[in-house]
Amino acid sequence: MRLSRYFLPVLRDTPKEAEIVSHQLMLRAGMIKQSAAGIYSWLPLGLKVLTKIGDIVREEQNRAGAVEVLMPTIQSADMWRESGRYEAYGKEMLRIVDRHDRDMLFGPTAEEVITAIFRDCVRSYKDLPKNLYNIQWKFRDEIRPRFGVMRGREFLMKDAYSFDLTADDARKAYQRMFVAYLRTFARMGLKSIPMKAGTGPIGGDLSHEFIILADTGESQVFCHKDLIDGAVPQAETDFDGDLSGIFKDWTSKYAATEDMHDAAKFEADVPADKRVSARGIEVGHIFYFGTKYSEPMGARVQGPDGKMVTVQMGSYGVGMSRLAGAIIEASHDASGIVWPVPVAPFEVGLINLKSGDKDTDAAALALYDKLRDAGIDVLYDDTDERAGGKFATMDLIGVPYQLIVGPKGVKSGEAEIKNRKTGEKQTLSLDAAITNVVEAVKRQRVLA
RNA sequence: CGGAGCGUAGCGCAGCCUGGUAGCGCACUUGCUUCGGGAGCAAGGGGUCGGAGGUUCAAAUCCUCUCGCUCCGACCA
Repeated sequence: MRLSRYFLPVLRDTPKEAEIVSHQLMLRAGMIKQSAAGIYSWLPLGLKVLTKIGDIVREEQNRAGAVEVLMPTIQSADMWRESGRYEAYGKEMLRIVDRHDRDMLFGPTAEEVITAIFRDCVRSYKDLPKNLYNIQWKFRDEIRPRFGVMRGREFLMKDAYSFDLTADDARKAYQRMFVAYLRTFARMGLKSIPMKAGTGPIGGDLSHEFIILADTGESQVFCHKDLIDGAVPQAETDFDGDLSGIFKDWTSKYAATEDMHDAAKFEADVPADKRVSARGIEVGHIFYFGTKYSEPMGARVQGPDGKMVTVQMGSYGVGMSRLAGAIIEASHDASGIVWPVPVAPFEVGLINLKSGDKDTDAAALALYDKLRDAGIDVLYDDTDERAGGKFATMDLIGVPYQLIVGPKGVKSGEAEIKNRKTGEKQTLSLDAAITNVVEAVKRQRVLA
């Protein structure tokens, strides 16, 4: 993409309403624009990040055997009356009346919709297990939205729902999502820690929150230090096999959010030097809740013995729009965002130090074409902005590698590569610079 | 919803107390000079001062109401 054709409204000053660094940087980098309290438009740069987060979520959901669907944002109140949650949910649910006076609502989650789909479409135990996921905008009319996209009212969530014949199978389904989540967050450069959690209004008796440690987190969390650098399951992990070993490794050490915290047990189980008490950002939440929805809504299949069995369910959420903010909280410096390559909106920023100079333009354009041919997502700053401003913009929006060409470099046949994260600079021949930066990007695209 | 603030140009702010018809920095436009880490000079464009009502000869400024936004608490991906 050529910057001259792109839409990147960056700000030099920090808008005063932004309190935390991710919100400030998202506004300054032109990723989002507030539309109302807790409601944002995603500008091109922000949308690219959201899309890359979505790509990773999809890959890992698919790997774990889940299948994507797309459910509506607007739901009928009738389904919620069936499950018994219409009255129970409270004011977070945005209730809407249509022109025929029918009660509708903007979905805060989709257990009811998916359970109705399953009930109407699946008859036999032979169709199980199933896991269907949905990436769709949700709306929860929070009392107090804050922190930009970290607690918006409208937010993009991946929600998956598992259906199994037995409680034992359902626990396996839970473990598949558990492992998928460990991989998903790790691929975004995050160290997530699964923590025992309360189930809230979703209900159920087995639940984990996936937490990213950050000072600006909204939850107080307690865990064993070793969990911070726990081993992330490899891509080759057999999701059809036994995952209970991985699950046990990650859940046998103490980790709990505030509402599930047991101070006595924490002190008994964790040596003093391994006790971590910190703030955390919840980026995922998984639940096993059995027949909480399938029972009232009549989601049953015929078992091997011919008898009707109410299916066992679980649900699995990832706060995708929140993740964009969470990644920034975890990865930024004084100059701006430092994107991990897999979620970077652009992988390489090509800086032309003297746009308008014939030779430099030609050299930069040649590099631009080569990078694109190599499959690199590149932002070419071809504007007549001064060099300092170009560097500042690239630093702010967090492009992982900057490839810099100017008249001097063109004369000597060289270009400079700057690593955004380490600040390291390297001057190489034009060809070597391309090769080098392409390899560096490709190496970091996927989790080893 | 309880408590605390803030709404003046795209962003950051001053002006309000003590009414006299709107200003600064950045950004933007044009020209010239500059140009390897946020340039300089000059000339410009852009604002129903959140909205409504009131007081007054006169309101960004005083009064009333209202809307929006932010922060602290309870709620949550």
